[in-house]
Amino acid sequence: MPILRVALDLPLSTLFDYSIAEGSAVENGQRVLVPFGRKQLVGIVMEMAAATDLPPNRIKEITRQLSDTPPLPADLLSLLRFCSDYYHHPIGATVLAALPARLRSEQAIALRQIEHYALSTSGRALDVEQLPKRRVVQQRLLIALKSGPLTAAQLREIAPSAPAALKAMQEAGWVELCPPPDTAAHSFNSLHTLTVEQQQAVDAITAAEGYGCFLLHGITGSGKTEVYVHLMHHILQRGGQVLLLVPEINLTPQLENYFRNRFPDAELLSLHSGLSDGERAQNWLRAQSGRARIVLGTRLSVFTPLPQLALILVDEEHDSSFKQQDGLRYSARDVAIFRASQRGVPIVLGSATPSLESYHNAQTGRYRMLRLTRRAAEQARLPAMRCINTNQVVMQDGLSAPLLAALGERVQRGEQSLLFINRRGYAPVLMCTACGWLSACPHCAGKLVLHLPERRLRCHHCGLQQYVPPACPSCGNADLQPVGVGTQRVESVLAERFPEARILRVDRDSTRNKGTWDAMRQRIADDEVDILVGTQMLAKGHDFPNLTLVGVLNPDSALYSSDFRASEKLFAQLAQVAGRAGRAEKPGEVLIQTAFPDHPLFNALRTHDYDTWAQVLLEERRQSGFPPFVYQLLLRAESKMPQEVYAWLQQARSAALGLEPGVEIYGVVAAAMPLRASYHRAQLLVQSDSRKTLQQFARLWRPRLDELTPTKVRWSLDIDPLDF
DNA sequence: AGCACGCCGACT
DNA sequence: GTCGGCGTGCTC
Repeated sequence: MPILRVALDLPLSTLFDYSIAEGSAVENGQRVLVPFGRKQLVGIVMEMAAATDLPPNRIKEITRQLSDTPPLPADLLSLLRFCSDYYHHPIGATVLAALPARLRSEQAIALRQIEHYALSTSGRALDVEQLPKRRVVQQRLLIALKSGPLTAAQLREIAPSAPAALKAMQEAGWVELCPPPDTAAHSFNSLHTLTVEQQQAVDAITAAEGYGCFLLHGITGSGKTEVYVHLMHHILQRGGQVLLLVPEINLTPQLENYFRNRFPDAELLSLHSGLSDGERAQNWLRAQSGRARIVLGTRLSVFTPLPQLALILVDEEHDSSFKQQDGLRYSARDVAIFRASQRGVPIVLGSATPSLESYHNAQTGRYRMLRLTRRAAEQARLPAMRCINTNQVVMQDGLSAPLLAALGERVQRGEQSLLFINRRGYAPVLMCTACGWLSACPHCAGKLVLHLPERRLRCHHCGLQQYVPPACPSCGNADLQPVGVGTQRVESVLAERFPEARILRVDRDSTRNKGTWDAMRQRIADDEVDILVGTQMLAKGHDFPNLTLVGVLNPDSALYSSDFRASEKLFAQLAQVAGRAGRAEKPGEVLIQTAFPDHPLFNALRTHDYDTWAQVLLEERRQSGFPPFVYQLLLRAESKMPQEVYAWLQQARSAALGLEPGVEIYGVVAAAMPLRASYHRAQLLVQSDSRKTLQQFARLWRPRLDELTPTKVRWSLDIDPLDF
């Protein structure tokens, strides 16, 4: 009797055996509907066997095959097996989590033909002037279609109401559906000639045969994207597919347009969490069909089936959003590297500030280092950086006089400035001047942040919201003062100080609604903003040509953080914001307000010397025995009852002792955020200088954790953890 | 995870 | 007498 071994979305580390009617053909990777308990579940056939260990009466037959989608390719199945194995996450949960939601349901789905529209004979004869003046959308579509057929998606980008207009134009007989253009056609808009360094990088990568990992270390503005474009061109010419991973969806629409302009004939799609389930599934199938040539996506897209995959690019490889922080805690960058080696294709990790892991790998020869040391636009110089010693100047609401003066100059000259603070809200905490009461969150270890426009106190960890109390809840004193500075406070101080300036705050609160950030970006590009105040969001990959001043408000907390990666992250972040200044012909200036102006981090930043700084950090890591010189695994646990977490972790620790020589098992300690949303959190670190030993240990340990006396403790294993 | 089974306390 | 609490165990 043929047996199918099926992966199901359950927190169990096994496959489930099913029988199948004699004579029906099933392939590995096929979606199937199976009876499970009293329910029907969608699963993926992972393997087939001649027999099973279970008594035959317990084997059920599959309900049916879901043959409307092609089976997942073998290389994807083995990639998912690797992930399940390496991250010690149940196989079924791993496989099903990689699929778009629509493919996890039994609902029928089919790859829709992309509809291409072209002008009919009468449409070609039609002149724009002949259309009614008010039919603006129809006019624009007509003009666009005069240069050739376009897809519905492309037309929708010209105007959101394109579908309705198209329908009208179809009814009028001007527009008709046409067969898709020859996909073998390839055209490339080579806008720029490459610099010598860029060309060398492109040559080195295109010369690679089979797998090779390249670290493209290029300073901000050095034109890494242009290198990607030329590499894509090389691959597309040869009929291959390219996967480009980016940290955030914010960046995908811009990049999508950019690449679409450069490769007008290539089918390009993006995959990220902002898509609807339907779109996501369509894009996935289109990638799997091999028709999509360029796939642009966030971390989850590393699992996209790509039959012609020929190159993987990971942009901003140091970015921590490549690491998933729940469920399957994978690093998309690391999975991408595995995938490239599995498929025998080159992979490029791009960054201005590589992660120390990657940098170390480049130094030891595992990766090949390619450098871009110059800004691509000849006139664009690196910004001048200066520290403002906050101990020696008067500070008002977090702003120093020299910074305010510099801002004033820019406002007068009509140039843009950016102030960077990594704190949302008005003030990080509210304090009672009489008794010292602080606005603490009742469910978390953190403080409630004051959001003044809404007059609310908010917890950034659990989402709790409450109105600002009229008086101190502890002593009744009416004088409550905001302590510290957030984006809203800076915004309002600046509005008072520069009443004539147009100020825009960019943070998660101000951009919450869909499309707001796009609109804001447009306003910035159109020079309708003088001063930008914002968080992280502003730092990443946006080009603001008229921006000449960047101010950094309070970076110091990272300098004495207990997180050993804090200074690595801070350097990357500051280098990134600093890179926003002076991207075009105007020189940029960066002012950093700090109490430690002589800190080596700022020295390295001032001299734009990532390499020396990386050496310093690596030496520190080597001496204190931190990654990348050791490998780590973290067991996290949380429960509403604090004693339970610690007792459970102690049991886990006892089960770990003596399992495997060559691993170091640390003590049970509280998590960095010891209480979040009423859950008490603690963790246990295990370390080894051999990845293999650590894996071997985890393989032995994981089943014992499953068997520990069941409690209400939620736990998870985090391999190569980034946050503690 | 989800859902059954099962064995003990307060209710129409 | 039984409704329902959540501990325990199973799902191919």
